[in-house]
Amino acid sequence: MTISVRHLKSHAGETVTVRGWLSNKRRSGKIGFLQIRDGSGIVQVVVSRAEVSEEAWEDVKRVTQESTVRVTGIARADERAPGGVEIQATDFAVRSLTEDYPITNKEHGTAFLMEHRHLWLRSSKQRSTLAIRSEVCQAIRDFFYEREFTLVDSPILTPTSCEGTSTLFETEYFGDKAYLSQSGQLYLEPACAAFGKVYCMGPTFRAEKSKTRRHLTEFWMVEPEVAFLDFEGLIRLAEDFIGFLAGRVIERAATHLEVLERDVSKLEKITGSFPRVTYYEAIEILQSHGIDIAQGDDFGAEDETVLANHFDRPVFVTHFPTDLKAFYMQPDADNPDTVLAMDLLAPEGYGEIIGGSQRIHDHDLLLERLKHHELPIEPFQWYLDVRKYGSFPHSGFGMGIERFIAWMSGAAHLRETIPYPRMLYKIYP
RNA sequence: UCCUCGGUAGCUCAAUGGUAGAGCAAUCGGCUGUUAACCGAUUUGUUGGGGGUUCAAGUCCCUCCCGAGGAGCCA
Repeated sequence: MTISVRHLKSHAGETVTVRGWLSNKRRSGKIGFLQIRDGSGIVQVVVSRAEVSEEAWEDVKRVTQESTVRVTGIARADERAPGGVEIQATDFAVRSLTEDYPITNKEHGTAFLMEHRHLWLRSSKQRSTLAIRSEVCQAIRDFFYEREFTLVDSPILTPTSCEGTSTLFETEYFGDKAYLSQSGQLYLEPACAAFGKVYCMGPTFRAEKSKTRRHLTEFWMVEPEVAFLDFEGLIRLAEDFIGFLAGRVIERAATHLEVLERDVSKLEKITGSFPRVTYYEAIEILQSHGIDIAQGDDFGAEDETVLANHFDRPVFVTHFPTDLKAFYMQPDADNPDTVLAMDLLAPEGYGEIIGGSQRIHDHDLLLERLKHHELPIEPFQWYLDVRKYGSFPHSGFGMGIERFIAWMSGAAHLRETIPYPRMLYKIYP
């Protein structure tokens, strides 16, 4: 019976067949140890020369790393085997022989691995990181489904920008210009009036010439938007969301966290409510750490790290000066120079994970803000309509999925948290 | 876009301006419990491209290309 390595433990004592790829081989004159990966896991296969056909032993001798193989044998527990279970082979065959596989079990540089991203995916740490990505995406869907949100996918091709055109990828659209979406938010707000609680999750694109470990030109965002949700409710939603996702990762991706040697105690702190500071207080905290920053300045990457490490937990920064934030954010009634916006900063240098706000629901105020930002009114007419036909207070946020996965998995660079990263000047493979 | 560092064998890296080398991989041989197995042998080069200085350049200078890290901007 052909089975997955993942389920091998429940087949101890049975004769099983496994198909997969050879990840490593150690061989002597009369016994061979083959590590076989089938996608669900890796198992050690022991082949004794005396117990298999001449043909099978010849295949053991000639098999190379990453060749496709098929093995039949008896599954059995053995503490000498990596994983605790191994297969004592009765038959072994090479199905497709690999020659000159570029990635060895020794060290490689980043540039070389990125050129071979399509093969690098087979490596254990890459598989664990991307398995965590899969768990995170599933958890996101479950979180919103359980809370009765409706999935509303926003378009990738858009006629206008959300916040200026300098960071947009431009493309041709039947003779007109179109841009790749950098956020689904503007499209979610009208959908709120149809469904109340909505979210979208998909790729977004930013043509920023950023070249750091925290940037991709194509990255995924999940963005909830909720009608009649105020700023306080928004922060609670974000707390619940992050706590739920972290809990899921700890619960369902434990073996992957182990492969990645992630310090799980850091992740276990991501629960309950998170500390909050206003922008004003955040600047004072930074100044108390000796950082040269003034009220009114925006945070740099280092500033975010210092702030989050100050609390050793994710921290909300709220009530930013109006000038630092986007045109659609609702002013604070108590201090009209600030907006009801929040950023969630992750510890350990993973930076801004979430950005969100209560949105302006007053038509005339939004119109005034558009003009103040020198944005054209015509392309935003449909967006203004949300305030014209049954306006309602509403709030939402966006979370960068890769940044969250990097935080969970302990990845040093976002490029390892997405199967095929797109970065400044890099689009191969 | 700017700053810093780098580009030598398939990979990771050495090499006072003076004969280009090691480990790993690969190939062949040995080994019945290996854990990135081990032991022996063999093969591997337009030193990123172009120009210059010099008796002599991987090494120094100029220039271009490519890569890595960071800044700004952002999620």
